[in-house]
Amino acid sequence: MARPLKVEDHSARRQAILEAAKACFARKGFHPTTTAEICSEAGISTGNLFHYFRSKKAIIAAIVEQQGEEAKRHLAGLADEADLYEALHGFFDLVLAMASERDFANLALEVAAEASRDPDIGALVRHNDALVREGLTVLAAAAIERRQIGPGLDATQVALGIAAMIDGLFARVAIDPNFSVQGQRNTFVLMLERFLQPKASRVLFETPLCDEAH
Amino acid sequence: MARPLKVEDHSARRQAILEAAKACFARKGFHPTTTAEICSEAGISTGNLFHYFRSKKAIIAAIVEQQGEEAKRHLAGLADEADLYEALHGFFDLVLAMASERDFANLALEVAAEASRDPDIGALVRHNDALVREGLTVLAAAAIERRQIGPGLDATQVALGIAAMIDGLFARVAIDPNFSVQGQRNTFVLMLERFLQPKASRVLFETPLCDEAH
Amino acid sequence: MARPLKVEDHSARRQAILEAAKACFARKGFHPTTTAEICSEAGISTGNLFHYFRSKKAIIAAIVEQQGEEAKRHLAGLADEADLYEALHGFFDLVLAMASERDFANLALEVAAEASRDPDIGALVRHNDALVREGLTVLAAAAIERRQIGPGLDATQVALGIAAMIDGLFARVAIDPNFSVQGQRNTFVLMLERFLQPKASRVLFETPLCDEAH
Amino acid sequence: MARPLKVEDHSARRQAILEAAKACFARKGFHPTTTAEICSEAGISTGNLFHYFRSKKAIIAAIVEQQGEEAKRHLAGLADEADLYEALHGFFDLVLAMASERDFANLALEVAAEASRDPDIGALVRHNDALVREGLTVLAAAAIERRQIGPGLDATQVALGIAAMIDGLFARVAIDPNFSVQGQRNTFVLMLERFLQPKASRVLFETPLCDEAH
DNA sequence: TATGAATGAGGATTCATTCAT
DNA sequence: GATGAATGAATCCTCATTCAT
Repeated sequence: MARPLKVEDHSARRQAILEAAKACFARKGFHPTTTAEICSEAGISTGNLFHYFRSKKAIIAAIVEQQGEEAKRHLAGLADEADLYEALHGFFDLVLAMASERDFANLALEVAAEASRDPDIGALVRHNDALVREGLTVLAAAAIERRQIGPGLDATQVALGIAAMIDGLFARVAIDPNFSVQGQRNTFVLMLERFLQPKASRVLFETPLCDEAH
Repeated sequence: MARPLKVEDHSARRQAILEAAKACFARKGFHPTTTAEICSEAGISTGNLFHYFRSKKAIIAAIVEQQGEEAKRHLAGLADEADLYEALHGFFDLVLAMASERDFANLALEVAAEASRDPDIGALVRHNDALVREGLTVLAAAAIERRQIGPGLDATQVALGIAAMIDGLFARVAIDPNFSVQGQRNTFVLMLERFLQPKASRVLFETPLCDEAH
Repeated sequence: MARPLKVEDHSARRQAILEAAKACFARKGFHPTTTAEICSEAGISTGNLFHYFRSKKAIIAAIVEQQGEEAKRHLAGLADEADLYEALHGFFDLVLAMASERDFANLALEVAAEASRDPDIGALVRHNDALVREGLTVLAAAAIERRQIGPGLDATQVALGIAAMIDGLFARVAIDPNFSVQGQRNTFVLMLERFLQPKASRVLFETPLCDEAH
Repeated sequence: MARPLKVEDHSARRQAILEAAKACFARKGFHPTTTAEICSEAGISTGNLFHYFRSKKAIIAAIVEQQGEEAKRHLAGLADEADLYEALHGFFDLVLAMASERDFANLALEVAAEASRDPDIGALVRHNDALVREGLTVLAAAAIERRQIGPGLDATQVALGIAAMIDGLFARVAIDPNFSVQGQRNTFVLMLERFLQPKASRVLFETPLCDEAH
């Protein structure tokens, strides 16, 4: 173990440490997790961690940054959809899938908590958050223009509402261990659809919005 | 320096410590806050705190318990409303008011994070959460029976949806320092109303759900 | 051990820690000495030290500051002498006495070394050094004016020379374990007297400066 | 990557490491300097250092040994002088020149400090010191015998006095950043000449020792 | 009860040294 | 020989908690 690690190897090791840290943070939270635990989870020695990350805080920063990259990637993939309501719906589905992993939800909560106390982490998280909301806003604006979602909301409100639903979803997973994303998927999808009121909701058939009005 | 404090004095001091702790936790989080900081904020000596709370953890437990009491009180007040949709709406309004205090939202986030790592705190938080959802479920069930909210949702789904919206709201406050509860109140109310589809939504007048259908 | 320590007690404890630290630093140097060693030497627990000193560095800073106070006190006592050459001589004698304690000399060396790497300590040491040289300069100037020391030197030179002799003396003690201050006292006194050329040197009788001139 | 280096290459690299280490030690001191810093300064990898020196301590040992060699060489060159007072004076001049490099003085201080805590380094330093004092003693003895320096001092005292002056000089450089060896050269030369009282001091003409006696 | 000094386990981080390549 | 990743003991400092007064 001496020749300079090939770049892939270095990244792979770094990523392995990040995965170990994510597991630990999801389990115990950022502050209560010791660097020794992360090292042990990653199968490396206590000192070696610091070849890959300047500090414990740098680990959480890297995690947040990766989450940002991932979010960017996901959003980028949606812009090409013809039906932008479907695009928003697709994003929401994606998030529902991610939220089904309890570790992922716990980590999200932990990151949010850390963001509210450490200004540097806070800046990163807010950056990601702004990124997602901007992405959603762009989609929403186009959807509104094409009348693919109902009236009564401007693009910013749509983005905010979806963001809040997503946060709420993660919170439910993190707080309630009996909560099952799959079991409650319909409730959240319904909440989204009723909020956005697309011309033709997938759920509409079962729950017509205006049936009683007749 | 030996006279037993009168009960009120004892409770008052205890409550003062709780308030101090809440302020600190909202500011820095549970783990990074030291007991010394809490004592300093409460204007007592470091040792004295432990006459009122067995441990640091007992403080957060007491905070969570008080939040539970408060939630119970709020919910109890709603059962008498004639229009149960209005009752649900009123609860939501109450929460919106609480969420406008950033400290309160930060504390909620912190409590949630701690709950996800400490099983004892977790149990208390889940207890509170169950309490609130049960309260909401009862209200929702009655509202559904009286057809005060629209069809397509069962009582549990209503409760879950409202809980998620509330969590989402708190998350927005905690994450985004530019977020203004008052400024975005409409978006959240709209989300609630579209979700519940009451016969006559307060917002409906301005943004009729089915206007285009005619 | 709980009532606030009386101020004397606090100072006494603080001083005890300083003495312990001085002993350790003299023995092993500043960096190689662990705070645990200091605590053990002082008979306190590892954490308690930090009630008295913010950091390890603060300990050395306090030591240097005390040395400054002491120097000031010594110099102040000399200004009243009628014969200012005697005053300078007296100061030198004082230093000779201090230098006979090997620990003292080792500590001085250690402080000087630390000063050359830590700018904060450096500033303190230079402040003390300036203090001493100023004190010596004032004495020297008066002595020169009264012709109590010989011509050929200005006051600054006198001060510098004495300071260098003192440093050299300490260095000798610290470096050479066979060196005995008492045994070599005469050499140093002679060096001083020949340097200052007072009208009547105490050593002159045995070692007339100009005997060969006759 | 396996060919044995030619001897010169090996020594050259070794010497390069020593120079790098000296620069680092002068800057930061022995303990605070990391082997990684030395390697970086020397332009080699962290592991490679240990092919040339068994340990970090071995580096300082080598530095001290080289200083000893150098001192020996300098002293050897002086024995041939006809006027042994001039020889002593020349040695002092040499030292004045070396002391003008602040790095050199810092290193000397650092070495002295390390010697006082590490017995092995201490032994080496004391060996060098003895060497120099012996060299000086021999010169002084011859000078006394030839009456090239004044009476009142035996050879050992002369050696000790010169050694102390040199130490004092180095200490002045290391402690006082405003101190200029060139600016204060005269003071130190005067101290030496008055101490040794040669028949014809270079400085004597300007500052006759016995002018007042007439 | 109130005080705050004392305790000491624990945690992040550093760094000399090793060793596989 | 050269490399630099890996090791893990060691260090400074923090902090919840105790307890003598």
